Amino acid sequence: MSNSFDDMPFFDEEPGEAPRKQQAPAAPARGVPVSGGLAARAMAARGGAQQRPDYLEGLNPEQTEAVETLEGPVLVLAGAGTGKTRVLTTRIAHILNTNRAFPSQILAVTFTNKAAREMKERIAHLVGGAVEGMPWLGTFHSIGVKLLRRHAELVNLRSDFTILDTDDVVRLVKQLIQAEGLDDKRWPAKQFAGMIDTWKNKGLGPADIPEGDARAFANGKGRELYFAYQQRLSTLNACDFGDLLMHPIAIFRKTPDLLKEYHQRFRYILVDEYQDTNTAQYMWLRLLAQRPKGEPQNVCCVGDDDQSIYGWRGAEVDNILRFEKDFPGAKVIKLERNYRSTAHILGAAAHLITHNEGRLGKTLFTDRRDPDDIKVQLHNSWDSEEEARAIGDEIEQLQRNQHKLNDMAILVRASFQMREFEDRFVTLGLNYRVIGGPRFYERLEIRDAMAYFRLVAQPADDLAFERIINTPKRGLGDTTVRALHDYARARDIPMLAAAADIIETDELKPKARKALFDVIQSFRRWQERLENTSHTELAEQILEESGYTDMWKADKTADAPARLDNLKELIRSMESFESMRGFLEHVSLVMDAEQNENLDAVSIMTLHSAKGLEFETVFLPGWEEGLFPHQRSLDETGRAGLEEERRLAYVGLTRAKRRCHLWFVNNRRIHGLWQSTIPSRFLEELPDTHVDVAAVEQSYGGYGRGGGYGQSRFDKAEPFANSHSTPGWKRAQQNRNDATRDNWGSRSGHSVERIGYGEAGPKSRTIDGELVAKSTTTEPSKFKTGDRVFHMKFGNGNIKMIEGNKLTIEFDRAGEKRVLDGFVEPVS
DNA sequence: GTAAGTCTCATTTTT
DNA sequence: TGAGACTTAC
Repeated sequence: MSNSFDDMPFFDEEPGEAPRKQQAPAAPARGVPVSGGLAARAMAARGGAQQRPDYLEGLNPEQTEAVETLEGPVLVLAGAGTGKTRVLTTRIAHILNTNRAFPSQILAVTFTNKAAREMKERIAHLVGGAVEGMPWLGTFHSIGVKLLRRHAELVNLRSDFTILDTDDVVRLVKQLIQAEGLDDKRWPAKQFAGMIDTWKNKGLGPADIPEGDARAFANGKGRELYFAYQQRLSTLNACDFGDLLMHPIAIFRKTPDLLKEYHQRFRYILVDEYQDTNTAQYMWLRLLAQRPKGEPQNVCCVGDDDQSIYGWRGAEVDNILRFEKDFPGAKVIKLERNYRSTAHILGAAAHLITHNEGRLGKTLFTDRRDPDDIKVQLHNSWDSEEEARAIGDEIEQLQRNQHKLNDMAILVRASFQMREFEDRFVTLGLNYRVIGGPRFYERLEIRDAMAYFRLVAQPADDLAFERIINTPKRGLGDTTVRALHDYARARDIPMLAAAADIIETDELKPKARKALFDVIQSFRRWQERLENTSHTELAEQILEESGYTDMWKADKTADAPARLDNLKELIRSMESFESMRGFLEHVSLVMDAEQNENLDAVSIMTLHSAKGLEFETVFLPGWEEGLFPHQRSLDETGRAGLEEERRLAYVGLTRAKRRCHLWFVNNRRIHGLWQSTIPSRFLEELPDTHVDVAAVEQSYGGYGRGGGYGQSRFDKAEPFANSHSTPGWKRAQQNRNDATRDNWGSRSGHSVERIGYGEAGPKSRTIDGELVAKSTTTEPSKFKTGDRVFHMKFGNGNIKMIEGNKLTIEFDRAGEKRVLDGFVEPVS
C-alpha cells in the first residue's frame, strides 16, 4: 500500500469502464496485469473448456465452492486449520484472473497488519505480482485512514491529520479532566479513555451514549467530557483509532452520493475474521456492502464463531450469527475438513467446543490417519516452577530427537505465566522468543523521537509539543508549559504557534524565553528542511540538533546504550518509506517490529496472540480454575465469559499439528500468595478417547504428588501418593474431594462451593450448574497468632501475623510465607 | 530535578 | 510479590 496520502487521485486509477465477465479473451482489460499462463487457463475455463486454472487445483469441494461463488453474499464458516486463508486469497486471485474486477475494485479487510501483509504475499504468489494494484487490501483502520484522508474536510479535519495512539489519548483525556476541575485520581484518565474506546467500538458518538454510561463517570459529566474530547481532537487536527471507523461512517451517512461512488467502486468485498468485527466495523461494512435491491452484493465474510476470543474488546459474535439476516439469500459454506492436526488433537478440540451453546455448529474432521498419532497428553505438576521445569525437559527431549525449537510453542492464558518459562529457559540455555509484549514503538525513546518528527510534520500536534518541549531538559518546566497552554487555549491556536507569539511578549522569564526561542528556531529550521532534505537525514539532524541523542549519551543508566541503538534502528526503519509523513502514518497504524526469524527458538506467547498460528508441538500450561478459565472473565461476563474462555481453549488446542501437551499445577502463586488450585473444568470436558494422562513428574521431594480431583479420571491414572498421613494433609484432601465430588461428578449436577474450604470459604455463584463467580468474603479468620498450622506445600509452621484472610506464617522448613487461610489447617 | 518512599494493582490487545 | 505510577522530601 502506498504510504503517502497525497499521491492518490480519486477514482481515476483505471479505465472508467469496469471489466466485464465475458470479455474477449484475447484482450485482457487494460490495466489488469495478469500473468499469461494463468490467465489463459482461467479464460479457457470460462469459455467452457474442461481445464481448470492451476490455483483451483487441490481445493476440496467446499473450498472450491467458496472460491467460485462470486456473485451474491457468501458466509464462509471456516473452522481452525481448514484452509481459510487459502480460500480467501484464491478467491481474490480468481476474481482477478477472470477479469471480473480490477485490483482496485476489490475491498479486502483484515484485522491485523500481519494478516494483510500475508494475504498480499499469497495473492502475489498466486497471480504473479498483480497485487501492487490492490490499494484497498488492508486493516479496517488503514482503509479507514485512506478514506478519511480523502474526505477529511467532511468531518472538520484536514487531510494531514495526526493519528493518536492510546498513550496520547490518555494524556489528552487527563488534561480535559483536569481542565474540568475534576480530581484525576478519583476519575482516572485511563479509565475514561477506555470508555471512549468502548463507545467508539459500538459506533456511539457523544450524543449517542446511553444516559447511564454518561452519568457513570465524573459526577455525570461523562457526556460533556466526551464532547470536549472530540472538540479537542478536532482542534488538534487529530483522530484516535476509533475515529478511523467512526468518521468514515459519518461521512457515508451524510453524503449518500459519495457512498454510491464507493458502491460502484467496490465490486467485491471480502472480510477476514468476521467473528472479530465490532459494532462500528459492522456498521462500516454494512454501509459499503448493502446495496439497493437489484445491485450486486458481492460480499464474502470468512470467520469462525468458535474462535471468537475478542468479545472483551468489543467484538460481536452476533455479527457472524446474523449474517444471513443482514444479507438475505446469502450462501453459507462450512469448511470442516481440517488439514492441520492429528485426529486425536482434533477430536479433543471438537469435543471441548461442543460444550458451548450458541454456536453455528461445525464439526472439524480429518481423514488423516497418522500411524504415530499420539493423544493429547495431560500432565500435572506440583507448582508452576515444576511445570516450567517439566516443559523445559520435554522440549530438550524433543530437541534431542531432532525437533526444531521453531516448531514448538508455549501458549499461556496470561502473560505473568511467561516469566517462569523464561527463567527456566535462561537457566537451560534454551532459545526462546516472546511474542507480543512491549513493542518497539512503545518505548520511551522511540516515542520521544516520534514526537519530534510529528511536531515537525504537523505543527498543530500539541501532544507531541508537550511531550518533548522539555526533553532534553531546557528549563521549560511545568510553569512555562502551563503558561503556553493557557495562552494557546485562550487564542485557540496550537502550542507551537503560541510559543512563537509568547516570546515576543514579556510574559515569560528571560531564561525561559531564551530557551523557548531556541527551540522554536530549531523547529522552523527543520520544517524548512522537510521538503528538501531526505527524511532519514532530517530525522538524524533533528535528534542531534535537539540534543536528544546527547541526552542519552550523557545518561549513565544501564539501558541508555540500548536506547541509542533503538534510535538508530528507528532511523534505519525509516529508509523504506518515501517521506516523513508516510513513515509517521505507518507507525501510527503498524506498531510492530520484525522478529528475528532465523533463530531457532521456542515461542512463548498468550493464547490470544497464537490465533492464526500453528506449531508441530504445543504446550498449554496453567489449565486451572481461576486462571483458565480466568476468574475475572467469569466474574465480569458470566456464562458468555466462560464460553469465550472455552473458545480460547479451543484455539489453543487447534494450534497443534502433532503434539499437544496440557498442564495443570496444584499450587500457583498469585499476587505473591500461594493458592491451592483445582484443575480446569475444561480438562473434564475433554474426551478420554483422545487424551492420555501422562506420567506425572516427581520432583518435589516427598510433596511431589498432589491430588484432589474427586471422581475424575485422574484418580485412576494416578493414585495419591501415600506418604502423606498427617491429619492436615488428609483433611485438606478430604475438603477438596468434598468440593469436587459435588461439582465435577456429572455435568448436569448441581454446583455449590468449589473453591471454598470449610465453613469459612468464599462463596460461589453458579449458572446452570457451572461455577461462574466467587465472591471473596472477608470473614474473620478462624486462626490466631501463634497457632500451629499445616500447609500442603510448606509443611508445618506458626502463624506470625493475620491480616484478614492472609496469614504470615513462619514455616519450619520453608521460612516465612504469606498464604491464604483457606490453605492451611490447624495442627492440634 | 532527582531520588527515595508510597501507593495501587495485578487478563486477554489491535489499531 | 513486584512493577509502575505517583508523591514527597531534599
